[in-house]
Amino acid sequence: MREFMAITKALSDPNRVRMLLALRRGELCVCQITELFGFAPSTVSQHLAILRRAGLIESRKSERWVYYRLADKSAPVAVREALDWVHKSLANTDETAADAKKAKKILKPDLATICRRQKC
Amino acid sequence: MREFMAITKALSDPNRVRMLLALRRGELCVCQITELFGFAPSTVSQHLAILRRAGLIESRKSERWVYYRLADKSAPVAVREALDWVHKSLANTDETAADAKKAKKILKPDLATICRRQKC
DNA sequence: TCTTCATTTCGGAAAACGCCGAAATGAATG
DNA sequence: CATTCATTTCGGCGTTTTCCGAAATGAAGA
Repeated sequence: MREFMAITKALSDPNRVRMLLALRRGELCVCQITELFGFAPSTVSQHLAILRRAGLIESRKSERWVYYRLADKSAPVAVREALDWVHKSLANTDETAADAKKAKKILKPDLATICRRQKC
Repeated sequence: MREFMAITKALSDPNRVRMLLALRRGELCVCQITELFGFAPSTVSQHLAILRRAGLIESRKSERWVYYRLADKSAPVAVREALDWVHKSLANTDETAADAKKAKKILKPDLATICRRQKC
C-alpha cells in the first residue's frame, strides 16, 4: 500500500506527469527539464525526487549532469503498469504533443551549449 | 489530461483507494462505508463525490439510501485500466484483507438494521 | 402537511503541497 | 587547493486538501 500510494501521489500532479511523458523520448538532465517546463531548478529537482522515490524514474550521474530516465523492465509490476497506463492514456493528447514539440526546440540548442562548455 | 488528472487525484488519497477496494464486493451505501471507515458521513460523501467525478464509481438511489458501485465495462478505457491497476496492485495486501474482514462484520448487522427499519 | 432521516453542501481549522530564492553539496576543472 | 557549476536541500509563503460539525436538501412515512 505504501508503494502504491507513493506512485499515485507522484502521478497526482500534472507537471510530474508531463515530466514522465517527456522522458519517453529518452533520458534528460535536470537543466533540460528545467528549460522545458520553465520552473526553477529546485522545483524540478523536487518533482524528480518524488518520481524517483515512487520508482517511476531512475537517475544516472555523468560528468556535471544528472540524467533521469523512465524505470525499465526490471521495475516492480505496479510501476510498469502505471507507466503503461500513463502512456496509453496520454500519449496522443494535444498537451503531450505540445511538450514534445517544445522539447525538440529546447534539446538541440542545449546540446550545443553542452558541447561549447566541454569545448568539443 | 483533465480526465486523467481527475483519476490520479482521486487515487492519491489512501482512504479513497480503500473505498474502491471495498466496493469490489458489490455496491455499498454511504452509511455502510461510514461505518466501515469510521469517518463522519460528510467526509465519506465528499470522498465518494471525488471518486464519482473521476468516473471511477457510479451511484444509484434506492428508497432512503444512495448506493455506490465501481464503474462498469461501459466506462472509459482510462477508468477501466485504473481500476484494474488498483485491483491488481492491492487486492492481496494485508490492509485490503483487514478492510474486507471488517466489512463482513459491519455489513451483516447493518442489513439487519435496515430490515428492522423496513419492518420486514 | 409535517416529520424523519440518509445524504449533501457549507464554513472553517489543521495539515500537506507546490513554488521560489538562498544556501549547501559535491564532483570536475584550473 | 580554490573555483566553478549542476543539482539538492532548506525555509518560507500562498494554495489546496482533508477532516469535522452544522445547516440544507429532498425523498419517504405518519
